[in-house]
Amino acid sequence: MKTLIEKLLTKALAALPEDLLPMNVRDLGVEVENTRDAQHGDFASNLAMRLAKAARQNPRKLAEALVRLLPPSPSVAKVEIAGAGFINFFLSKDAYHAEIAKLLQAGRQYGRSSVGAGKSVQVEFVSANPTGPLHVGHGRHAAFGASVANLLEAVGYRVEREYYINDAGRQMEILAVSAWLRYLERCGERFAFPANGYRGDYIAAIGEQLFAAQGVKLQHAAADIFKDLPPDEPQGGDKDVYIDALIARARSLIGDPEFRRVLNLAVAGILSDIREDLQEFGVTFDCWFSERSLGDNGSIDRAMDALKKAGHAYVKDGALWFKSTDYGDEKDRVMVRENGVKTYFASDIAYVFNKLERGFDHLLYIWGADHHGYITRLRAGLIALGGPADSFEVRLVQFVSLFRGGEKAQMSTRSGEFVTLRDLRKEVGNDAARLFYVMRSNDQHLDFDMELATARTNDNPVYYIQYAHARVASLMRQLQERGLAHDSELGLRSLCKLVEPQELQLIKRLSAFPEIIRQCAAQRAPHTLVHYLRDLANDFHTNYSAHQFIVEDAGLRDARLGLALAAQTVIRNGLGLLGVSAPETM
RNA sequence: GCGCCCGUAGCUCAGCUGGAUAGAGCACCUGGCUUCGAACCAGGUGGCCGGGGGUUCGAAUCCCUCCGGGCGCACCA
Repeated sequence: MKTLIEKLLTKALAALPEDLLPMNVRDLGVEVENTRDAQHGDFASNLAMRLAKAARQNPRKLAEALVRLLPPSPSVAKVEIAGAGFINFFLSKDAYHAEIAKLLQAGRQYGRSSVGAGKSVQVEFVSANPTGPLHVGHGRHAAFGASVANLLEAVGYRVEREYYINDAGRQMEILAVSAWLRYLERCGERFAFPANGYRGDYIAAIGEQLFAAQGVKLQHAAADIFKDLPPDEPQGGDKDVYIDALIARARSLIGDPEFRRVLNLAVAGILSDIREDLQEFGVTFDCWFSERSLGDNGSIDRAMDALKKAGHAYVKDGALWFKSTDYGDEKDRVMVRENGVKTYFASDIAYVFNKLERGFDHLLYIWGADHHGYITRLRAGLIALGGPADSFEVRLVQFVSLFRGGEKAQMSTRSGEFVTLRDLRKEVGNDAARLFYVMRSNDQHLDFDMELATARTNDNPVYYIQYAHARVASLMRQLQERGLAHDSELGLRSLCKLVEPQELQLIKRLSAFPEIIRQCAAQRAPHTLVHYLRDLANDFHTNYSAHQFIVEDAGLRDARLGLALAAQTVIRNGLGLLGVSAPETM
């Protein structure tokens, strides 16, 4: 509908005589916006005001000329000039009704479009380290990433959802040794658990699993294990030095192959837990990408070779550096340390290289806000490897603070004192969790109040929106109980009977849905969709309270039920993009 | 010190690629169920949009600056 108005205005602009507007200032794009106030019509344009300066004309005079030159359209009932020179468009009722007919015909497809033109976008999100279960912070990443991916898909992009598994590096070894120590406890050994070890209950479960599979095969006496180790942190030592020594000891006692087996068992267990958790949350991935595979198949070396060849890498102090300062970074970054060990950044460069090789048109990274310092250097890597700068995009998700009854819950994977995503889902339900997570802008810190999320009040938009959907289902049940059936053909023919202001308001809102979806996708802003759905539910409830649906006049009845079904369709489609269910009863 | 995010009604937040009188929910106050689900609706109270400058026909929105809060600035991952 908006595009129609834009077309009309573009034609009028082209027809404007030269004495009113010089030819050389006409490439100004035509802008049309939704009005906030119904007094200003349905759509408004500020074109005349924007032209006024270049044309050295009074904006109202320009507006009058434009309005005179507007081609007539059956969809436009009235055009007015208001204020400083706004051109306000009032749509005809026919135009409203035609949109509802279109909506009902499109059904589940309504709102989808093809502006993405089949371009491919890879969305990488969550990518939590497989060192423990997902917590509530990861939940926000999951909900946000999944919703953005759905939105992009809805507007015609080919979307690939990816989870990057950080299964390489020292963290994994700490995980393995933690699991082994829990296993030893299960075997009956007694000792002090390392300060830097993972101490969550899930580690003990892995130890238990190890015991069930291996018996006492991997058992060693505590005295042997801890003999001559440097002091741990509580004894005044360095916890990192201590745990590294402990890892080395474990390797030498049980052998490297066994150690790797323990590591793999731990990672596999945690990863399958994460996968199941996300699946239950309605978040799925097309690809689970292993960081370790980058090292195993030589990708890291190839990426670094590519950088060297392009002249963006150099050796200094025995280390290999990436010259990221060439692309705006504040300092160059080490890829291979003096001791020959590759840094985490080397993996990230290789991973970007790999993504480029896979040929995506656009790369969307969703990161925690604490990673913002990483953006510049990684973009530098992408450009240095020949990727187009504008294909690289990072969206940061701010932190989640969990509140329970006004008290802030602490979250730390290492200490094991955290509320998991699974706990949260169990307590508030998937629907409330998904909606709460994306209700606020990703740039905004989120205070997630679990009591609020479970409250069945208007605080919680989940119920408000779902209730509107269920009410329509209830209407249809009621219709059946009265021995009536909905004649959709008659309803379509009778749409002209929808003339009440609440009905027209609802239709207007429904008509905006496709544009809202495009906007949400373009801005990666699922929270805008939540607000839209809340407003839509409000319009529906208002109309519901104001007018009877099941009335004597069959034409009016079927038209009104058609409108109700249209609202139900848009709510279902919208909630679907957010991963929230649309129940028939509540 | 440098960088990113945030500061809008008592509370939680929309609005930010400049547009008309700044919006929603909660809270508070008034009304509305013998009638399709009151998990609802109608109405009301409540704002120097953190402060100050600038850009212009027009600024919550853009620029500068200051103040306040969060986060980050490794040959860690």
